[in-house]
Amino acid sequence: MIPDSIEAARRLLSWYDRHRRDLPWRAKPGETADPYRVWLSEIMLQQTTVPAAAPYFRNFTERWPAVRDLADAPLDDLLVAWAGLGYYARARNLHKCARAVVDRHGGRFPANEAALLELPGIGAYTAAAITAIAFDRKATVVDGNVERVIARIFAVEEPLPNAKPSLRRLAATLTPDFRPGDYAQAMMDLGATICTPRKPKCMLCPWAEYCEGRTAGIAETLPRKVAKAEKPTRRGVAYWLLNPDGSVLLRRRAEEGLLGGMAEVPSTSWGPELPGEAAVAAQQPLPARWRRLPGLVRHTFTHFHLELEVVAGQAGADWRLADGTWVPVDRLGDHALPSVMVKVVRHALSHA
DNA sequence: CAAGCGTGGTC
DNA sequence: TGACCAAGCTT
Repeated sequence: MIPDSIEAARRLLSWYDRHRRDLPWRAKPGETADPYRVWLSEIMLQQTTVPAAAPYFRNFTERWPAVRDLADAPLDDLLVAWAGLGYYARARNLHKCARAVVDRHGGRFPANEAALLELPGIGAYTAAAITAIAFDRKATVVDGNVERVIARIFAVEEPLPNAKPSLRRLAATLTPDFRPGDYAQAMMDLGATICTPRKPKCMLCPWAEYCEGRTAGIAETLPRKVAKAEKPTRRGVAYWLLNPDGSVLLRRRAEEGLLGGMAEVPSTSWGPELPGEAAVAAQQPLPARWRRLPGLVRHTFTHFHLELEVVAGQAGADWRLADGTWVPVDRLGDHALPSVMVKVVRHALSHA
């Protein structure tokens, strides 16, 4: 158990000072944090690893150095820049949030949790993180790392997500009044580098002697989680359609839902079974003779597996009638293609 | 409020 | 190699 939460916080901060990681969005010691950069990094890091987010962060801050720049940019420019990072609602909310900060707050992020929570794309975790890291005000930051650290320190055996309220309460009892920003980052760094999901490095942990999970020999098994449902497989056929200029037909997906607002190679609907010839003909973007390309494009989303067969066709004189945009192959990079569609494009180019 | 929402890395 | 995982939010 933790006999003295102030002493525990001091120990964690001492460890943090010695092992602070140099990350692209992190202010150097003594520097003042930029709320815009803190916000942008926190949105990018939602359910996303540091190595995946880092190049996107560099690109965004170079193109849009301040929140006003982001607010003034067209949404489509953000979507193209976000393509490949996933969870595209984040990019749409990023734009909404930038506009809200400009319109409602004069271009400055509000310095309190409640006001931050009102902004699009900012939930409990992100509001607390910005409060602590950008403004150095006390806030209890609870992300997946913190949940793991707290579950182990207090040997919480109740499975997630039920345990969330308890873990939050326990985390709050440890949050000190001093160095709020450093403490928040220290907790997350501890989870990311020492108190890792597998093979935690307890020998290096500044809190090892407090850790009830370690004492009980169950630290590595925590936090417990309820088993997730198995992912179903959905199947469809994608249409690789060229016009007489050699341009490819792309469409824009609906603004809401899966891959909302992103570009796609047109396809049949995705169902349990691969669509037959009749369905392929019924849903084709233009009448064409379709040639089946060998192999399948496989992709896994959060909640289902996808298998796409790709068919190639040549549009005739009526190609202008197609619903969508004709894009020269060497300009496909200008469009907001999610990773699954990049796979389809690569598949088509290598087999067609 | 459970379910929907991406992707690339890891073991 | 397939399941699991990562600095969650929205509806």
